[in-house]
Amino acid sequence: MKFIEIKNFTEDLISWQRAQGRHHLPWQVNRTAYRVWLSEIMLQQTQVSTVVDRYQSFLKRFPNIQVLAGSSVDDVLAEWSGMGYYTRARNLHKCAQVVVNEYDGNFPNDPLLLERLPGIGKSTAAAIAVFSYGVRAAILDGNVKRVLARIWGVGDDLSKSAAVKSLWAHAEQLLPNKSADLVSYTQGLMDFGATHCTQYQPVCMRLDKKECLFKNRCQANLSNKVNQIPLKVKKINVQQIEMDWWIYIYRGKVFLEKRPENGIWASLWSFPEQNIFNKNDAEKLNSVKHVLTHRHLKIHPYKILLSSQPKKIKVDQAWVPLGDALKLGLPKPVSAFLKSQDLAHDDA
DNA sequence: AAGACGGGGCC
DNA sequence: GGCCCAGTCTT
Repeated sequence: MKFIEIKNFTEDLISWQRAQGRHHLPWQVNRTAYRVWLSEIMLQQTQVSTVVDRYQSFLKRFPNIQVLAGSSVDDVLAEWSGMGYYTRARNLHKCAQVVVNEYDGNFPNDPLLLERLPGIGKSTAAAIAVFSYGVRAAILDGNVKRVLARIWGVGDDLSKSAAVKSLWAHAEQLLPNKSADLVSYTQGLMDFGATHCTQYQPVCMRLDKKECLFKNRCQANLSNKVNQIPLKVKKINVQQIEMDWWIYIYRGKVFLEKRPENGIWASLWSFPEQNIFNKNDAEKLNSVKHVLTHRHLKIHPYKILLSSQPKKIKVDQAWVPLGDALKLGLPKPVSAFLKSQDLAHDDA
């Protein structure tokens, strides 16, 4: 892919960011490496509006990397509960321990070293290096791919790794030379993609007075292809999945077990998917639908009020007081289900 | 190179 | 219903 020269792209983006970019997001003030790192992990595949509150809550619970490293992974998953992509939480915990044990609690500033840490890939490593240490490195997230692809008119299929690879090379070329500009530039790419060059209704397609500063240079705009860029051909294969939940209640406690370490909702607490106590007096409750990006779940809950508590249970199984269950690391549909039911009343 | 991995928001 | 979001890791 050949990239033409877009005049003054980098310097104009920097000026734009300083005048019209975002400057008051929680992780933009007091940019310590710990705060920057946490925000970058939370923001992976997750929108800013979702992260803001969860970020503040997480920082309150784990104010620094030593506290995080010294906590149990279960406590971290509990705080992460409902945010999805739970590998992020497990890697976050692992990464904190590595940084404390091998780096004396201080993140390295070299993007290549950062990239070796659990949960930190190329783009996140660059973001941490830029925002925490002012190191020169290029990011390439969803926003940046869209901005670069449109302005340079890249109509290639971005679900192909070759196309993304060429965008990476281009992103490196565009970096400003002055280190004092790195933060504004990097933040500018994100801000411009998130607020102007958006997926739906980018400013160039709106009827209001706002104008895109690149409208006369953007190849997608000049050729009327803004709606077709970026292009992704690959379709998500959505599986329809049916799942049973066996909800055992005994004296104000609910039986939960920890899910396997691999697969969906790994290491989170949930209801058994089989009738492990072999009871035949279950009440079938209304089924629950839960939509994930690549799976549509239809869940069939069966409720059983036990008259005695089974003696033998395994590790990673537990009778949890109903009032405490919501404090565990739970998948979204499990916490939603628990909140919607009055199980304590049934058991009275 | 392709799939797995959550949940929310927008069309 | 499909697609995307401050992506990374595994196969």
